[in-house]
Amino acid sequence: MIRTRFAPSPTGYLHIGGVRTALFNWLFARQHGGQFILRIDDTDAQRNVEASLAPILDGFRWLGIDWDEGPDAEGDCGPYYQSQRGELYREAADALLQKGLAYHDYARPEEVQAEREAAQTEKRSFTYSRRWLAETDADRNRFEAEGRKAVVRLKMPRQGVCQFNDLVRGEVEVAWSGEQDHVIQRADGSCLYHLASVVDDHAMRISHVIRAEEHLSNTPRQIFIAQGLGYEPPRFAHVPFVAEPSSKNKLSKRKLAKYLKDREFAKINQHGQAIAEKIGLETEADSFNPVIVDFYEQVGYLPHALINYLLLLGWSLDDKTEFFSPGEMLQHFNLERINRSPSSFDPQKLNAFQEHYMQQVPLKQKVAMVLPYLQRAGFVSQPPPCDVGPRLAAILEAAGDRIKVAGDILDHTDFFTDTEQLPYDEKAVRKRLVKPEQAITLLKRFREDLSATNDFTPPALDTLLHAFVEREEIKIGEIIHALRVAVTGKAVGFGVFETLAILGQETCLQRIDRAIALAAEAAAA
RNA sequence: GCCCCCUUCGUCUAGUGGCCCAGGACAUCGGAUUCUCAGUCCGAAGACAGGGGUUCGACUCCCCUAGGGGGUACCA
Repeated sequence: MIRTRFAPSPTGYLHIGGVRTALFNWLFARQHGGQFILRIDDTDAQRNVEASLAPILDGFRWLGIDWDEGPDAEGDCGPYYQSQRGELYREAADALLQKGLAYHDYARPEEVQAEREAAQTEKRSFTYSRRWLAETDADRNRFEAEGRKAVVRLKMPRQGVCQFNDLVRGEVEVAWSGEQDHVIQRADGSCLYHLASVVDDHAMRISHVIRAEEHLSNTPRQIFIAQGLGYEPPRFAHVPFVAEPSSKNKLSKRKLAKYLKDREFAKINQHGQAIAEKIGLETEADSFNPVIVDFYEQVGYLPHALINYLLLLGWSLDDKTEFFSPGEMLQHFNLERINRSPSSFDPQKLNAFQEHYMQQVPLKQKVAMVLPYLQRAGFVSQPPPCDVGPRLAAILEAAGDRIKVAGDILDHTDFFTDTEQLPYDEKAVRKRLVKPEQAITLLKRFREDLSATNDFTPPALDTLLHAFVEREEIKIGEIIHALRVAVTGKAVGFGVFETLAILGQETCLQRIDRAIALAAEAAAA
């Protein structure tokens, strides 16, 4: 049975790089009919683990990455919180001690540090002297009489090589002599990460450890622990980390300020912030930004777009295939084709995937995606009036590809605003209504046609305007832009005929009247 | 310092000795289309880190250098 795991710390947010690692684990397990386990790495136990974990679980749920065992999914390998598994780790430390593979060490931290620094100045690799190693009761008593406290250290081999086959990197060989006698248990009895991780992976029957490459150099000591405990070590696959936009540095949520200097990154951030503001979302810079999954959920991305983008960040099927349905991902994903070098996070390309998938979303579903944004921004009541569905469908149809993320609907709220309330863009009014000499005259004349017609459908309006243009012997550009500004307040927007039709005859006439008045005011000023 | 890993267009990548004077995608820049914007279509520009080998032949194999990254914690 293939079993993989992801072990997030309850930090309060789900990081892009973490999701990518989790995705690989999940895909690998699922395609083999295996299981995916979520284990909570809360050994630094802060008080409100639940609260800090919630956004992470929500993120996974949103993305459709489900887990067989973990929080809210009890299995027979629990508990799934490392803070509740201390007893297991202590037993393991004792077992290692018993076998002579670990020892009590009475060194003070600064004493080890001094040795380390000495090695560095002499430009040789550091090997602990084991001066404060205690294997007999006599030693222990002597050190304790000095007021020293013991930690448990691994007694690493000092010759030979550790060899393992990494599913991404291939054969890896490391000399044991370069490994340290790492501490696995503190004086207070609490245990450290490496021990915990090995014990849990074994207890949870993890078959494949797929994790970020910063753990590559931790692997030998984990193999040592596993073997010492008599475990069969899992298979390892070290995937390169996700790097910053246009750089090879590891992506980190701490360096947000730096990423914001990247123009494209800043643009996407700004776009999201604008949407968040309109829906009244409280945002904090360190938890709402394009490095955090929640950002994309809030702004209205499609989870599958993110997943597809992340899939291709460090993995590819061939030289052509870009789009993968969930089924295709499951079918084609493999560890062998994961790249060995880090790939940088490019939010622009993520957007390209989003736009592609957004174009495929059926109208009805788009309506459902967009509605909550209008409600949260106060343009549509909750529950919505019954005519909102068809109306929204018409708007979205007219919008075409202009709505790239669900929150973009908030750029087109002029359909929901009362005429008296409608904001008019000053520049647009000047350019399209005030400056062109004929604009107002033409608009007034075309208003007559509009009020006279009784067919307010886009094709009919199209015919109406073209007839007008012919009669007046003008070019269409001389009226159509003025018309758009008059009814929407803006210089850019959807097709004019669709816009008019959605607004309806009465509203159009009102808005034209208001625009004419406004233009007159502006001209007089 | 020491150990380990990585290095093809700006970015994601294809490429496992001849199919490659290097292919695709995003971005960029032109052009076409439409009432603006978005989109769509067509086109252009753009890379094998450097140096040595090996070979009839190297992006592909070996060595060195450089650059980048990770680890080196009583962090995870």
